[in-house]
Amino acid sequence: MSSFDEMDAFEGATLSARAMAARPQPYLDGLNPAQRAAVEQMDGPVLMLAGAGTGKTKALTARIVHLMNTGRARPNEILAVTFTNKAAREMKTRVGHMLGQQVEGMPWLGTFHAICVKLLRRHAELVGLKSNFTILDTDDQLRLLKQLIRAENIDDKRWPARMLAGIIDGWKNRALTPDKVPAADAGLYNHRGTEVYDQYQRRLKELNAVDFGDLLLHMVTIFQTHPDILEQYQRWFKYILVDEYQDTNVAQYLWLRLLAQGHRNICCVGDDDQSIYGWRGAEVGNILRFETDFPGAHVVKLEQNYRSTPHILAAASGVIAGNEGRLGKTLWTEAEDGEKVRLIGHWDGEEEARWIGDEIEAMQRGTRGQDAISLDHMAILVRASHQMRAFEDRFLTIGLPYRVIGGPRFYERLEIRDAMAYFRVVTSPDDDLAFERIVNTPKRGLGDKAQQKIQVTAREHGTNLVEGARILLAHDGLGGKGGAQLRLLIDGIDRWGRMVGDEAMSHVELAEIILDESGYTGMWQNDKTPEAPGRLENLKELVKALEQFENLQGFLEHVSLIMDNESDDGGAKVSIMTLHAAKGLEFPAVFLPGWEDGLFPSQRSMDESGIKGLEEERRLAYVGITRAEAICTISFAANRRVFGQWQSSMPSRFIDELPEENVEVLTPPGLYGGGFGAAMPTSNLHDQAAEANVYNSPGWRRLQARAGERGMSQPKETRNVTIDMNAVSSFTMGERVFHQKFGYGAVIGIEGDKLEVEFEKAGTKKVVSRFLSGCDDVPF
DNA sequence: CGGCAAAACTTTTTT
DNA sequence: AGTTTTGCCG
Repeated sequence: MSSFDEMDAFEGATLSARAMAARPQPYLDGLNPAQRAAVEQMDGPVLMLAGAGTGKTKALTARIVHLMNTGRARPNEILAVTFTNKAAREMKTRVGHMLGQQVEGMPWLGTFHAICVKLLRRHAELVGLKSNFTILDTDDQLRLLKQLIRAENIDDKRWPARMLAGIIDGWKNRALTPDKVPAADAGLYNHRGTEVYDQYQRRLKELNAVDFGDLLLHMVTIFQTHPDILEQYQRWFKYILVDEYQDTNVAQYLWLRLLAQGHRNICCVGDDDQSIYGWRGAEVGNILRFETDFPGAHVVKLEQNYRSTPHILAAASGVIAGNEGRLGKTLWTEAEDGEKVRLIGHWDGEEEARWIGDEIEAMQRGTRGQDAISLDHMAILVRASHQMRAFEDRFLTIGLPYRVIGGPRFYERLEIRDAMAYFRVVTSPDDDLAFERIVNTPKRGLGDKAQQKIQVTAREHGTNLVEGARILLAHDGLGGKGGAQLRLLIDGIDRWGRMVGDEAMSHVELAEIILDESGYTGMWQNDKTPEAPGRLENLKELVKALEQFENLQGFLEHVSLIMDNESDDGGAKVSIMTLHAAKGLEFPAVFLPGWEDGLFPSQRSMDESGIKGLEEERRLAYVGITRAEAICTISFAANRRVFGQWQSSMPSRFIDELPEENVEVLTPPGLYGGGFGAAMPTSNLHDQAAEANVYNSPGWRRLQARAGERGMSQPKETRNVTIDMNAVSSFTMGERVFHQKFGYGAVIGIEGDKLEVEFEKAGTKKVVSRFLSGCDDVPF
């Protein structure tokens, strides 16, 4: 096995162990005792339980530096795994800073996926792949599955490809190859899941391609079936570090355990309270089981929080305390009290966005009696990305600069994916998916029929589509305009393919030639739609991005793994992102909108995963609150548009779990004579004064009253008890009612306190009765 | 075969 | 509501 010599030769450390051994250790001085313990306990298994804001990354990087500094390992003998590219980048930078020099010798610091690609390229043949395999993204994956499903005559209406993709991903996350799928799962996907999974894997091999899950799965397979190879890596990686260990899935866990079995120098860092990726296969059990898995493990708890005020910490602790089976940490801080967590209710999502926009502007000016806060130091963290639109709309109209983190990604755009498909066809001819994508883009008169002919020919000759097309043309199997166009395309692919190997030609130049000669650029130039110029702009950007890579292949790999693009043009901006994307970040001021039952906690999460789902949602709430350093503002809206339909909801149950002494309830400004509650005619009549305080609002009280009976279907009898305060709940079928937003209508259905109302203007809606009033009650 | 309109999804979170 | 897939017609 020569790959180990290569590892030395190509990725050798710039600093030898000996040269570093005598270095001073200033990086230890800034550490608290717990952090220091986590750094200095170098041998054997270590579990670093690091609560939010406890200086985890600091400890982790100090540990890496310490390992090198004390001569325990050279930089290239340390395996340091993260989940996101951002985390990897940050760690690399911080190690560099601590060392006071550029570290080039940490080739094995990266995401699980990036490291696995590197390994798999070396050993691809062991799982039936060539080392230049392509990595399919979810889009390609889905298209491939659709093809298979159609070929199998499965009704993809009843058994959607998405579902199958989810099932297969689930298996891969558990490191299950088709032959290892447990019998209990055999019934999935109409009893054909395993079968199609097997076919899918075969097809991937034919395409010389892998999906995300395969990267881990194949490496686990290789390690399990080739002990010699495993052993070499076990020896090579003297120390293993894992970030966000609570997010590892079974495959990642097995991978790590296999690699760590030799020397057992594995240090896992994580926080069971921040495990929020159960839906993509993460097993909190991995971190809970650590001491069993690695007997004699040293467990270090980082509990001193350097980020948030006591009120914020207490609020977060109050919420997370509702979860069972935690490892249990007690975060503490030396910080001063600061502001309480602020809570505010709004009439609808738009008002919420409006209020938050105003609030952000006030904070930015410092007119809230606070020091002015830069927009860069404020963030809005939402549960689901569709919540972002309301904020974007509002911020655009008031001209408030914002940035969306983790939004639609550059490389997912149509034109970028098309362009890349061209590059893929040229660099890896077996990539049929890429060929299918571009064969008729731009339009070449090659419709379904022509494409089918190519497919058939390719299948008959047992080759890829490019080759199939070539054969088809040679036999004059395709005449007319389409034939000529196909000829042109194939000739182009051949020509460009030759240029890939041409040393004199830069890959940037080549990319331009491909896009140009294929007519792809021209297609957008001739396009009169308003988005065409933007697309051309993006293509330019793509070519520019190419400059930073050695060749097309290198670029394609980067793209498939690095999906985050943080292009920033300087100015201060508010950040908008999902709670998931916010993990690991911190901001002086944080807004947490949309705390409504059904949205957060997400109904789907609870339906699909029950109490486990709810607990994960709760951890998400914990993550959200703990992102805030000084000001944390939670809000909810009584009404929101979902799927273009108005829907009312109640404050999140998590709001109930906030300790009252750490919360300040705000009253929305009197835009229409009072905010939440007061805007509702019914409540105006009955409980005006109390509406000012959410803790006294019907919604709140009802929430309290119902806290115990959550999750059960609403018994009809409780209806009057729970909404008694309003005394307007007894609607009858057919009754004429009024709704602030929808106007007049008639009751056509009653279900607990939710009424179905046919509105005269707004159509049929389901509305919670307290937002309705009988027409006699309307004071105008 | 291509273009347009109707219909049928969607919205949880992502390497 | 917005986006993607389908279905029909020229």
